[in-house]
Amino acid sequence: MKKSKLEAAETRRRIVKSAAAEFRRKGINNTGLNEVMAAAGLTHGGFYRHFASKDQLVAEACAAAMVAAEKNQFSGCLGLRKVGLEAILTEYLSKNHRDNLSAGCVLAGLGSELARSDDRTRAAATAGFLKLVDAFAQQYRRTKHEIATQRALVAVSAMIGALTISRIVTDPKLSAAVLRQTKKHLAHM
Amino acid sequence: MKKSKLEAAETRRRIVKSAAAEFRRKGINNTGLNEVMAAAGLTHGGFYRHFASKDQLVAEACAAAMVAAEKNQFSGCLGLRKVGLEAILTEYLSKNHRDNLSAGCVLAGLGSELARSDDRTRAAATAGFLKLVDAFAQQYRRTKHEIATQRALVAVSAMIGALTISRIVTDPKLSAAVLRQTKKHLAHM
DNA sequence: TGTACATCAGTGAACGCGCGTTCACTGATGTAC
DNA sequence: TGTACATCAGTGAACGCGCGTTCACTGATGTAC
Repeated sequence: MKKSKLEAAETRRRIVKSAAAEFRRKGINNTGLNEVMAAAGLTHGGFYRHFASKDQLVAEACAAAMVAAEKNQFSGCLGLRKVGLEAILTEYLSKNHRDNLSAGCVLAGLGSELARSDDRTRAAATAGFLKLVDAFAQQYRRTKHEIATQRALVAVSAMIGALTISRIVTDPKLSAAVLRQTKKHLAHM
Repeated sequence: MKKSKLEAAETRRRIVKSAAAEFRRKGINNTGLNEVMAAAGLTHGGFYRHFASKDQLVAEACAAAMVAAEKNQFSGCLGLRKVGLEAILTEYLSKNHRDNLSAGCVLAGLGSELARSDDRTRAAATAGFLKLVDAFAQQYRRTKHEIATQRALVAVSAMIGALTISRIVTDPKLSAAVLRQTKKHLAHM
């Protein structure tokens, strides 16, 4: 049943992609490798032909999800295609993003789990965070680069916090208010 | 070996307190009931004399930690004793709070896990969040109550996001910058 | 107030399940001649 | 170009461990008379 090198590489990519979605949907610790492999259309036994451990997959899935976010592959995460501060805020702080865990921002979806992850995973998250900060900073035209970056640091952190809270809170009105007020505030920052 | 009702009630409180600390330190999913019971100085077998399930303990521990935060039992969490917006921000966004997971704010420490928890736990988190928002809103003197609450909603979310990011990030300078810039921004909000 | 019995907090062993990891095996792919 | 052999992606079963939960038991507490 050996597959060609091309197919194997494609399989590997599929596993990482499935993992990125499943981890975000159910949390890293609550997602078994069998679930990830099943989501990729495989049995769990073949996992170790591609990865040395679950930790390695976590790091790669996290990195891949951040790259996807940067490319705005899905509207749920911080996007560059729709240009403009307003558009980014509207997208990121939307109910759609809030309710679409599996395709949303990794930093918000896995935040507290990432804080306890190993160095490789946290390094991937850090790199992704910086990319988002840079992208956001570019929205502040006519602002000195350094100042823009400082503002973006605050804004992106605030967005992540607001999205996280909006997912925790049991009152739909409160959840919506957190998103709305944060958007409003960051738009005039 | 039966203990008096008074002792039993005290034991129960001790279990909840240990759970609140252990969950925050290692995450809910990574903390076993045996660890919680050991931290409370007990063997794990007696757990079900006090609680129906781990989920129930999670909800109670979360509620207890939020009450403790409200009372400013520990400096790591949003405090009312030291009055003033500046003092609250300095405390919450400190390196000390960042590095003291087990006594810190539940919403930042367990954020993404809470978002996937059951209704009871999320309701406890919601109640705690609202208490923090109210406390924060009171710092905006000479501001209409409604406006103050809206601002506080944003500020508390932003604080939680910043603290979470500061714990994820691998670069110490970046971590400090997130805390510093967020504090600076919220102080002039 | 004292005695006999029921209650039940806490112990320690056990159960059952899920999950990360390993392994023997299969058969298509890739390679050496 | 064809043939023989080595490689290795993927399968499915198994292992071992940890964890949530249960249970028989102990002996101090609480209660009924």
